[in-house]
Amino acid sequence: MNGSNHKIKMALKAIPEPTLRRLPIYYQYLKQIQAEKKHEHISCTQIGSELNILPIQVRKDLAITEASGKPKLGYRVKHLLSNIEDFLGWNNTTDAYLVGVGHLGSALLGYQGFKEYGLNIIAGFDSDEAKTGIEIHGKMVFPVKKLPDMIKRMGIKIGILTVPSYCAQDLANLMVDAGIHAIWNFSPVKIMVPDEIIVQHENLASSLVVLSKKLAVSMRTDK
Amino acid sequence: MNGSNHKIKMALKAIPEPTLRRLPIYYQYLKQIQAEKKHEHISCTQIGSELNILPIQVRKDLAITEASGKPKLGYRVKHLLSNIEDFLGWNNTTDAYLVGVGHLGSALLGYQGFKEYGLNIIAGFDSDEAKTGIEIHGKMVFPVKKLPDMIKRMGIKIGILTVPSYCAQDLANLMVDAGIHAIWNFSPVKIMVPDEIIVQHENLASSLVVLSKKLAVSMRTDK
DNA sequence: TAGATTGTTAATCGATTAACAATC
DNA sequence: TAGATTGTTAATCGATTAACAATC
Repeated sequence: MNGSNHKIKMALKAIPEPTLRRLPIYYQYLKQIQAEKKHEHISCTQIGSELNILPIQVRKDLAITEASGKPKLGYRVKHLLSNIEDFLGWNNTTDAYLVGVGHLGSALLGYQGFKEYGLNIIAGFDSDEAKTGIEIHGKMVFPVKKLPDMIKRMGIKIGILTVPSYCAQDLANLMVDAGIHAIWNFSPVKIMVPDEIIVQHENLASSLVVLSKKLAVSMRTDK
Repeated sequence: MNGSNHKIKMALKAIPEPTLRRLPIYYQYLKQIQAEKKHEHISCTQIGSELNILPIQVRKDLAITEASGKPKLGYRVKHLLSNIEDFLGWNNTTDAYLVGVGHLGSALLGYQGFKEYGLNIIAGFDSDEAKTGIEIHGKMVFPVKKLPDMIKRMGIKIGILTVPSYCAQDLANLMVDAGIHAIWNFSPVKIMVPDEIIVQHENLASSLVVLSKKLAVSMRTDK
């Protein structure tokens, strides 16, 4: 089976979401290993014991990126890194707009890490005129009334939503109508969009619930 | 089976994490319904169709909180809300410290929503002296060297980590040594802690990967 | 009563884990 | 060679979904 065949097969059978979520974790760890320059190769056993993931799971995940290793030796760190980059499309970046330049929005505007993961936030938008016309962390902030036009003109596909609950749905509608394909939603409400639009809801309440339930259980068991 | 028996059984068999993550979503939706004051009751069918979740799954999830409804009528909105609150322990709040008062840390310090979810961030800490000794969003910021003492003195169990990658592990160690039980980690690196410590890693790279893969697939299928 | 909905038990599905031959 | 590790196929486990009787 050649490479492009493999890619087609991979695109057809959906990749498990847990695997997708683990790949960046391997990547970050492998970057560290590479920086240390101690070993050219690494095994699933090593990766797994360091990250608290079963070796077999690491192997399964890496296999999805077309990585291949040598028995006894392991995988070449350099190759793993570039396999993950290729697989996740981190080589070519996608442009995005961010809507709502409050505390969280400003923090995300300034976060340098996204570029590494193929995301380039090219501008911010806000309805508060006091915040527009200036740069925040080197990113220009425009009034929200310019958003639809600019989405169309630039062909922007990803919108990042960091606005208060009460206006989240309205701004989602605005972006969808302007032709956005995906919304990364940091507002604390679930937004309704047409089926073909992709929404990734970053729900801090959900995460907090998982954390505090685990904490409650652990405090009960260790009496 | 009486109520306390039920609680013991629930505590023993682990609650599925997906269920835990959905409960706050139901809660937020039910709050809206309650505010509208149109209906006293609601069915799983309604909740499901609104949130794009299968009714049977909604019913299974709600059953875990001991909720009970009436055939044909549905559940009382008021009761569902208080069941979820009770189940998730949102009635009594837990205190937490936040470490790293940068952009993201400040945003979280000022986020009012946590209180509703039983989390009370009582103070921030930073190693930059220019940021300490002042209040941010009404929360006092202390120098990080006071952190261990204050964790011990106040018996703080939850630490929120919003620091740059390079010092995340050090500060995690500091908190663990001081006796913290759980760390909510917003830094972009995986931190290593003893087995008994709970870590919830908020990984934006993972979420972004899921979003962009879905986007890539959708753009490929609708040619 | 008729029928929508609950609550419960069973079937399905997909991700994780185990087993094992191939190989460096 | 011996043994650690890969790659692949099979078994397990847990969450989702389906089926259906009970009931308001």
